[in-house]
Amino acid sequence: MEIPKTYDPKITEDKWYAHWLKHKFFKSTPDEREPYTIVIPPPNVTGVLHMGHMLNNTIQDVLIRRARMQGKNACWVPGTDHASIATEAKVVALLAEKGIKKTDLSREDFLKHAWEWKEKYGGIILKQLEKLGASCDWDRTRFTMENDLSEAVIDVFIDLYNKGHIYRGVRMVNWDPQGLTAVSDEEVIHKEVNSKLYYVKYKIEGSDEWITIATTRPETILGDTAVCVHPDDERYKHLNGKRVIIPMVNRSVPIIFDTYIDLEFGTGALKVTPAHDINDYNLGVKHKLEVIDTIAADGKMSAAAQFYIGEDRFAVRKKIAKDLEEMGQIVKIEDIKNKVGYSERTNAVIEPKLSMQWFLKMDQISKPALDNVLNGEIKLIPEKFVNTYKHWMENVHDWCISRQLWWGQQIPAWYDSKGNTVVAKTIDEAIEKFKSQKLEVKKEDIKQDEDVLDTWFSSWLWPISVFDGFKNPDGKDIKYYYPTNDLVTAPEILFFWVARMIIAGYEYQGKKPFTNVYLTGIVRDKQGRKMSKSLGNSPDPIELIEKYGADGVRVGMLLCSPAGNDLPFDDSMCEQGRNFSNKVWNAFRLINGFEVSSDIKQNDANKIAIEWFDAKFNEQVEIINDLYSKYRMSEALMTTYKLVWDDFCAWYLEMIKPEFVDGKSLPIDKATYDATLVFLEKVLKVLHPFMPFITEEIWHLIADRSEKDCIIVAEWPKTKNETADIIKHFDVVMEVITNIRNIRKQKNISPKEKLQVFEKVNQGEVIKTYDSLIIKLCNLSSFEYVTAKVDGAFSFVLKHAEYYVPLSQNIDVAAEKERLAKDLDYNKGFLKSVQTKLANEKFVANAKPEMVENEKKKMADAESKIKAIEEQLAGLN
RNA sequence: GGGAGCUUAGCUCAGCUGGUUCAGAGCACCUGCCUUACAAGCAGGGGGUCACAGGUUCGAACCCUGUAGCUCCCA
Repeated sequence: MEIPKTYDPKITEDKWYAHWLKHKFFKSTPDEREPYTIVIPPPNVTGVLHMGHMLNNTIQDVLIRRARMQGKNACWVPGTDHASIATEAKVVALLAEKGIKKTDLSREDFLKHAWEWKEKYGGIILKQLEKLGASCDWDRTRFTMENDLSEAVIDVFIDLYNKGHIYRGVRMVNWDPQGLTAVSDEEVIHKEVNSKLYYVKYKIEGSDEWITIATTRPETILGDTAVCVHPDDERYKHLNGKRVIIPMVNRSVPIIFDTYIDLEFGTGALKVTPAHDINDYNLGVKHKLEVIDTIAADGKMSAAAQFYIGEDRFAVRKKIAKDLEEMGQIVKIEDIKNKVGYSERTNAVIEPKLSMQWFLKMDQISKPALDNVLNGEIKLIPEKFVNTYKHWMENVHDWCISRQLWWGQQIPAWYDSKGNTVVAKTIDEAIEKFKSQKLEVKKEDIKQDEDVLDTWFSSWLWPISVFDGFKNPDGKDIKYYYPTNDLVTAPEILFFWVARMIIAGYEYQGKKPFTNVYLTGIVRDKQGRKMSKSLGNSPDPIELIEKYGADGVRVGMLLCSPAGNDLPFDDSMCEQGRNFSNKVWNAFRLINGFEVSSDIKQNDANKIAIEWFDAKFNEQVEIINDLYSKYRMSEALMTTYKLVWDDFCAWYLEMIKPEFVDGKSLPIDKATYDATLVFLEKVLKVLHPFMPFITEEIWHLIADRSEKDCIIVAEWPKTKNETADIIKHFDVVMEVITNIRNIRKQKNISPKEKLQVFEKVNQGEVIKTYDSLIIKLCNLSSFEYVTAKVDGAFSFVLKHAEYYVPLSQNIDVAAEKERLAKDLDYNKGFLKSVQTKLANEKFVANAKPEMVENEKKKMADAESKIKAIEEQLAGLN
């Protein structure tokens, strides 16, 4: 069979993915093995795969695949999130295209459209994950709004309400005037923008005096109910007890005094609009100010504003500035930068707004979640996030959990015609509750709360609800898989989601939901910008996979993404991954092309090579295992990469590769061939979590295997905890080889020309074991030992010996002298530094004894090397 | 404004409890090779005042203090 020179992922990826599915290798059911569980951070149903998902899910897949090979019962649960705001916005937009307004539809009809949308588009992202090679147990796919999960959400709401953790009240919330809903603090993104600071003068009532305030939001002037100054501010002390007239609306409001005021900002006088700013609101509560809500839910001026009614707040900002200017009440306008809150979902400017909402009290319920991260029961990786987490948890605010949307779990609160409230699962239960409170109600008078719950109020239950922990608390699944092992997610949702899952975990299972939280970085573009749809700077992952292969993309991404570090993405990273795939492919091609002969006896070089790689492999896999245990994924990959490329391909295969004679490759002995195949299998196994497809392909090409004998379920190589001497010896051998190659290169000698090399051992015993390898890898005609130096030869000196390479060309004595002199200088400098150290009484007295011993050894080595160089120099004269 | 963290080669990052002339890896770059596994390759090579300034120590990339720049979180 002709095997192509380059690896083609297209012919392997779909084939093996289908094969894995067919044999149910991703499937997990509880058994007696140790479980290893990951629940996917459920992507939004609205989502299409972006680079963040790629990184995230590649890491999860690597962890899951390795655990599977280690013989654990690996279970990766996939699913999607209903994403209230985002999905509702999509559906509204889609309906708008058809000329349908949401307000024209009943709730039921709207939800019908939404479900249709979900069925049609909701699964795209999971399909895309298959291309990446994600080995999720697809039979376990869940959706945060399917019946069982929704029921859990409702039950939890009722339970928390009954425990007194949930309350309803009027609070200032972050209002999204586009999504027409409240959003939580965490869903507000603060951005620095260029704004104008308007200095507006207000007339002091009953006087000719004016007071100038500074504001970035003049449109809220119409809702002002006070002007506030600092009690220590000399400029305004005389205004105590005075009132000012709000322009246009001509309302008389008090001047109040509060230390909250920043004396430096603007004029030191602040207009107070309790309805439209959280700080003003707090001032208002403190000073018992009137609240005038001048901006309606849609961001337009309300009737209470009296002017500009029905016009958008930003249009009004310009208009009122102009009108005030004409009235002569604008003192000046300055350009400033300030921070403005934007809705994470719709990107609309958030309007602080007073409204009736449901809240979850966080202070008590979050306690175990804080403690168990601080005490290490749950680990955040990298650790630096513990500080951030602590800070947030210690200053946590009550969570606004109601959203003015239809897509989501409707709040199970019921109101009678008089405004009495009960919380119950069904209307019938609600009637019972009203009755038990001695309230006579008729079914038709009872109305359910219109709002739905925040999406995170459902996804915080995810690690429990995907295993039916609410529906079936004693079920096999929840008992077996919970707590899960690792959670892989982005640091931006540490509070949105991770912290809240931990809270829910302790509240409803009395146990942590997971042990390790691996926080990935954010994928950015080359200019450091976050990848986003609006910027159009995110490459299409599917196109990348087409171009570089899934394995190449996986490797490319992981190579440069340590935990918690942002990843500046560039296509060339995938190129490195693709090149690596090809390297692996060609290692296979070489081995596959060997002609094997049982008649040939294994030579010493091969024997030694095998012994060495066996030790090297063992050593490196130990390191790789250790890196995995510390979740240092990119380092585990880099170590694997070097094990394959450098140790296996560049060294081992070159050592055992049969010689090429008379236009024909010689055969390889059977023993060496067999050992090499075993090594290849082992190497493929270690590679498999990172490169699932190519490893599976080669696994099947190198042997006749049964359908079920797949690398995906092969056993992770076992290691011994020992370092063989052979590795140390080899380091010296490699140095010798590099030096000889160097001379060849410098003297411009063809690699085909055979050279002679002589070794003069100065120190330690003569080890001839590796000679045959040196001869082979350097293409030598002979490698011999001498006791005296060889005249007229090129040479180099290592720690223990001198090496001579006689060449037909004449030695450039001057150049050679210069080179040696340089070498001598270096070694003398080294010796001096060691001697100085040893001469330092304080060093000898204070340093650890082995440190001193080591220095002495260094001194001896340096001295012998210097002697050797000096002899050579003398020989050149 | 409050808090956390970062700054090591052109880029992305290692560098564990200070200790080898400790300054390292991969990529990129330069030079020479189309050597029948791989040019998506091979063999070599050049790159760094470890942000800056002090201090502690026999010894500092590592510990301490200050300065500058960047990032994130909270308000």
